[in-house]
Amino acid sequence: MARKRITPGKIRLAEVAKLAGVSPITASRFFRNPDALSTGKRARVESAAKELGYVPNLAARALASQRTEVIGVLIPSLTNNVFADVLRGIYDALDVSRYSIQLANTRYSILQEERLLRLFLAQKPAGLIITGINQTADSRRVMEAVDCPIVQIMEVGPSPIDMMIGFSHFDAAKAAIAHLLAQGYRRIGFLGARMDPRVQRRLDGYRAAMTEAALFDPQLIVTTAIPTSVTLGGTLFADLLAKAPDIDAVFCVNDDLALGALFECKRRHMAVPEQVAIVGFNDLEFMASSEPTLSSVRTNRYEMGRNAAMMVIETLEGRRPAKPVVDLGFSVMERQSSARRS
Amino acid sequence: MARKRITPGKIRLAEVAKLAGVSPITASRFFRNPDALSTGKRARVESAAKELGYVPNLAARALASQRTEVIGVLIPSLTNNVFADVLRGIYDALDVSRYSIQLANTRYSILQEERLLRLFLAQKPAGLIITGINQTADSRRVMEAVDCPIVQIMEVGPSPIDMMIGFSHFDAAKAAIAHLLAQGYRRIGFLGARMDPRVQRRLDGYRAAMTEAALFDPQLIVTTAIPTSVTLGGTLFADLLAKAPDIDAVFCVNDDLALGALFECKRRHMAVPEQVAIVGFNDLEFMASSEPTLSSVRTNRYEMGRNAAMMVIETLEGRRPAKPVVDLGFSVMERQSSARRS
DNA sequence: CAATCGCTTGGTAGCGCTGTCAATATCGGT
DNA sequence: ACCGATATTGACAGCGCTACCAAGCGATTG
Repeated sequence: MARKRITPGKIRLAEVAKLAGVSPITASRFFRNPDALSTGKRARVESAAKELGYVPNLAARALASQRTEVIGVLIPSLTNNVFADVLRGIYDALDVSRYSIQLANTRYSILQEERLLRLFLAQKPAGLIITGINQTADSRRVMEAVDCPIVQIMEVGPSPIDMMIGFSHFDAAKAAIAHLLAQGYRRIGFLGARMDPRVQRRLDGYRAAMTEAALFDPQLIVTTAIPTSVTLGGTLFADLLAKAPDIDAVFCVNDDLALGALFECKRRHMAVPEQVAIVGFNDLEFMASSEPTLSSVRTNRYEMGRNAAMMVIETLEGRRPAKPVVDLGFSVMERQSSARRS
Repeated sequence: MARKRITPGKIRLAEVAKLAGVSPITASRFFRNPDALSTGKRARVESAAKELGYVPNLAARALASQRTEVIGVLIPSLTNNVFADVLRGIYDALDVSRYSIQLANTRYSILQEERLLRLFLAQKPAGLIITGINQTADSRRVMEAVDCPIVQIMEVGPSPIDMMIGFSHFDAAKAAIAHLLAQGYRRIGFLGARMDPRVQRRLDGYRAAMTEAALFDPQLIVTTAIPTSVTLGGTLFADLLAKAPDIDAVFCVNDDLALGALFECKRRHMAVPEQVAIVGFNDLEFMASSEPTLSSVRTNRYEMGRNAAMMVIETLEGRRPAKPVVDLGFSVMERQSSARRS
């Protein structure tokens, strides 16, 4: 027959309970809901746990309680600075909580995302944070069926699965173009890389703004599916100049491209903004200290991550946020690179 | 008495075994070591699992087997691009394995690191990847006592806890200075931010190279505990110029500082490299496409993460790497910003 | 003073899986 | 055809914790 597998030295809840002179279940309660204990027992369990250096076995807890204290986070990229900021917000919010994070990288593929989602949900996470609003139909179905708080981040849109926090990429891009128009620029080019759904919506915003101003021209648009980089910014800018040598400004879907465009201008001895204005997107730290300083659209990435995590926690603790959809907005940072045309 | 808590619809291993016509333990073996089954049963269990959409319960597995398939990763920062690359390598290597990742952020504090380490180890991780070689004495003790593969990453040094992969920051910095000296520069400034142990060793390398060349001068060194940024690079460079207006080159401990220094030069209309040469560290992507292109010390961050994860996996699978300490080296990328003095 | 209420506490069994060893099937060699 | 060795398979109990219900207890109420 099977023999006992008792590990001798290990501190289990039973040991703590024994030392504290209470039943295991009471000790268990101490760790999950201390307020349910009388003051005396609470103190006894606390000191017993400390004395023995007790650490709960999460696997046993998860098995017995049929739930975990893990919040799943699905993001499309680990290298993109934008997500690093979001992640930092999430980690900061969850650091002081009982919850931990399970991170997965979808690599901008909604099929990969669906696979990871199923993997996550099978382990009964306490909550879920997922990027964007473009999930597969199956992914949506799975998420709607599951009973845990879910926050979609990075953008806002109609019909949230559960909760949502972000901003309108369409409006943000449109505002950036409006700024350029207001500064007197007319032939405004568009540089786009990767072309994921959010970048696509920035392109839509650009198109809307240009069309409204009766300045739209497809020749002004240069896009590629290649992942973004500073180098690529230079290449795309060169492509744009070849297609439309008469541009007086360029809107880049992110700051890396904008920086690349700036360097390309320097290489060609084109003055910024005198000959070409440049506006980026995201307002990464370096935009404010380049020469010239670069205009950009500031987005609240850290807050987005932080609030998303907090929304999950609040829901788990029964204090569901009043507003399930939060628009964090954006602001156009007007700097030297898009100074008024003289 | 307590009542049954059987969840009706749920697919457990027992269901799969029943459908396949084998015992639960055989089905269990299929998921852990398929080769141990006969061809027929293997196929039967496989199709049964597929038909039922069975997903193993990781908590039950962890509880029963007394171990997890989680590899803990401790890094000091989420925003630093350097760690993003390392992480990408780790995730890529582990994506195709059975192991998952538990990530924690030490925020450059070894006390925080020790706390997180205890938290991790209490959950019996399959392996551990930890940044650097400067752990607290208690952390070291705890790690030496535990029986799981541990890889220290980012640098190499004496007395590894278990395994190690990285490069010598001292040598790398020394090589960067040697390059500048060879190009004819003499008054080489040093810009350092954050000053974590690895940056400190880069400073040591700088000092050694300058001392050997009989060019060392403390006035050439500007450091701060403030976290790095492009803006800070500009500020520190300005400080350096105030202290030592006669510098002809500057070595920055990372590329953000180098970029900031470059912008500050442009603002001051100082020609790079004619008036000041600039060399950075890490060789981030943008260094090759700035104007002028910026010299840097290339480090193999992605490979570092990837190999670290692979070393853990190999050890877990009984194929312990032949070399427990791997020096990935570095290379000095010589670009326009440190062209030979004419 | 009995009935009722709310707060604490405990007993029991089970969460879903795997470690251990025994039992059985299979196979090559002589 | 027999033997021992090897490859497969199974039975059982238990991993450490918590859900569920019940019971104890003092306080409150009419």
